[in-house]
Amino acid sequence: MREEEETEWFARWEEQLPSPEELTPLSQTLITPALALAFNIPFPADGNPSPILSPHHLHRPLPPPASPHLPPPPDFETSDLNSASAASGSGGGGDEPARTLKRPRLVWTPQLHKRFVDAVAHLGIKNAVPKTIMQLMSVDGLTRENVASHLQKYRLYLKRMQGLSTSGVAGGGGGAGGGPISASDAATDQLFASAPVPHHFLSRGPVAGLGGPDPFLPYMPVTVPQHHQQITAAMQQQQHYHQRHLGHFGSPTGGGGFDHGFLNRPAVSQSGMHQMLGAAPGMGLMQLTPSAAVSFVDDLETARGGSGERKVLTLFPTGED
DNA sequence: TATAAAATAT
DNA sequence: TATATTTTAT
Repeated sequence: MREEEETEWFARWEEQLPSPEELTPLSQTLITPALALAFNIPFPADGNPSPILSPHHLHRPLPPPASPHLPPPPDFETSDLNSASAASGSGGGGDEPARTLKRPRLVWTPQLHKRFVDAVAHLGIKNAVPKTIMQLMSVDGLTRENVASHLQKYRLYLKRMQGLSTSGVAGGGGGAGGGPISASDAATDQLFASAPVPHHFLSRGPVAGLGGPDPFLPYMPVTVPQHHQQITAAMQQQQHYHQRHLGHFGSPTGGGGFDHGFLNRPAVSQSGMHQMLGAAPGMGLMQLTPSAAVSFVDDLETARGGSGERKVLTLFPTGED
């Protein structure tokens, strides 16, 4: 049966992942000989494939913010250029790249955004501030700035939506309207479209005169769930590099999965194609940590609960602490 | 080269 | 913290 296959696949997901050794050398080969020389980085003499390199691949895979209580899963090798060069050999000298540690650009995948929206939805506009959202998302590696930036964009998006819905709003109350829909909106639209936007968001933020909490706020435990595994930003990055264009993941539970229209690009034809081909031929299709997948699936599936509703939304466990 | 998204600064 | 600006990736 299909379920068996999926179970099988799910059990062997790990075997399909590249071993740490596979990953570490990869970061090494990302440095071109010329570049290595330029930075006094000793280059491995025993052959260096380095077939395909792109400027943007030079990023560090994972910044080690290491939350105090959020130990990163061992299955994820935190290899960075620094350690890579060090492992390469004794170089003599120095630790030059340590100072140039810049966080790689965070890519907001639909999944990550989903979590973001859920957090905002449950916090309510009132408490939906970067800090709180970040904590609720409990995504390792995710910074407050990341959330703030995304939140900004998200608000803009909501505003846009409002404007479209209530175009004829007289009086200065709204003010959301106005801006014509730019081409950028379309792009952001599809990104944000991956996550359901709580209707009360569009309706009206904090209802004036109604200081009470949102009806959607049965609980507001502003605590950082520690049990549920954390999705690391690094994971997102990995996916980003290896299969960003594939966009979605299979549906482990067969419940339909949580893939959204991320692939539904209007014209992905050739542009997207050649990039896909150039990605990673041997790479399987799923690098997502199983637990993470389970979490997301669990959230969505549980929320829908075709056979019976049990929790409205279980992104977060019963808050404690 | 232009556009879009994220990071950073204010 | 929110917004504006700048930088970076696509």
